[in-house]
Amino acid sequence: MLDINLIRTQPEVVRQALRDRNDSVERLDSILALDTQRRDILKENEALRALRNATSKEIGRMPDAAAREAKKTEMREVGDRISQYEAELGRIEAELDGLTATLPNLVDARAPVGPDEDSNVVLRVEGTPKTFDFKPREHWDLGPALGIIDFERGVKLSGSRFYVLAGMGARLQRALIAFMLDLRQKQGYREVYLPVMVKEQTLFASGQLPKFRDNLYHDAEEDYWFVPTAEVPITNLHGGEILEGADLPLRYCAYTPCFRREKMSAGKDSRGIKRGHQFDKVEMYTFCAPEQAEAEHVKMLADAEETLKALGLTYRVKLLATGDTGFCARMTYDLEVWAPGCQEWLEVSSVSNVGDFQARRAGIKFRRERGAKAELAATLNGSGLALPRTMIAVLENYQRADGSVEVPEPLRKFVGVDVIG
RNA sequence: GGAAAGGUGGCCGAGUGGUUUAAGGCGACGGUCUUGAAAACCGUUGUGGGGCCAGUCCUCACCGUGAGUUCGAAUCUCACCCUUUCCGCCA
Repeated sequence: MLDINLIRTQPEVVRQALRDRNDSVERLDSILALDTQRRDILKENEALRALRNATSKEIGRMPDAAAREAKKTEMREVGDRISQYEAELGRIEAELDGLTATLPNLVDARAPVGPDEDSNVVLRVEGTPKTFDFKPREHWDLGPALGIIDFERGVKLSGSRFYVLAGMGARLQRALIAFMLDLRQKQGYREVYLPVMVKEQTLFASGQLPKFRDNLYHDAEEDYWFVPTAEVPITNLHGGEILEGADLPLRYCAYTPCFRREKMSAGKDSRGIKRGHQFDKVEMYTFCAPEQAEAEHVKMLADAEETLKALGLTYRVKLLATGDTGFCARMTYDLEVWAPGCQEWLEVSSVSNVGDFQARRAGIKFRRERGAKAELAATLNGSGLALPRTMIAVLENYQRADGSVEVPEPLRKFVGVDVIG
């Protein structure tokens, strides 16, 4: 959520930001008009309330019954007017809040301006795409051949975009999870185990609702929502709290399944394990003071990169353009790992500085010192990393001519073998 | 799922319709005293919105949430949520 005061005083900044994001600007004028209306009515209503409060107190002290009745009649009318104003205010505020909640965060001035992903900039490539003296196979070929990915049975159980990992496939994924969580701990992130079914307010606070309703799974009977990322519950860990400035930055990591309807990407990436309705992810998340956010962003990016470096994978770092930067984010780096089988750069991590955008929605504040005024915290999130795509990269990069797959050194102690196949 | 009890500020806790402007206590912070500390005493101690004469200022809202009754609600009514205990079921 943007600061209403910023929208009010610098509407042109917001208007330009919306244009840069390739977003429509019409609702901004509605917001400004509603905000003015709201304050006008609020002012009058408060005067009436003040009058009623004072008069009611008088009535309590009046000895004369007739005078008391006269005042009561008078106040009854005032009460009616207050009710009318409040009904009007309720309507205006609902509309205003509804519109304001759809405004995306302002994008950092360093992000390239452009309407979509084509304007993203590759900052650097780390490593060299691996060469093979045979034609590397795609994971959807390799996996089933090794008996470690079973697409048919996934479809049998749940339909398209589901799969089963079996034997060393399941074990490899578990190894990656353990490896990543251990690495995060060394990097200073506290591990948490979280609910993956949450209430509506939780998704609103982290920015997924109301805008991305179509991408979420929802249990209508109990009104639980399935999280699309651990970012959602972690954001709300400190929702409505005032943190101690001395404790910041607070860094968390979590391993969770993620659930996405992928309605927007129907038909896209339907082959392999790249894009499923259910996938696992290790997530990083940081709560900090505004002035710490930039350093934490740099750190989180480096921390995510360390995963890929340790696994010996080639990847590139992208800075997202204004039009491709996520709703909540001020600036986002994407990490894309090279998959030589399907010949594709796969997005395995998105590392975002969110500023105070989620903190305002979720009510996350901190105090610099005892007695100081509570200020909004800054938050950052980053994948560290998405499991299926990391697994694709491992399988395709470490495959051998005979169809077996070498296990990257850091995973061996978790997998228990050096070679799968 | 059933039954009972409960939900008030950072914490404990009083408050069953009007000097409550949420008592009192604890904690925290500031001050006096002290070589220093403790004790004692004095003072301060929430969040959000709005206003203008921009202040040590005025005002509105907030006692689990939402409706309602009333001139006036922490207090009365209704619904819901949550917590605790017991029962049932269960990994």
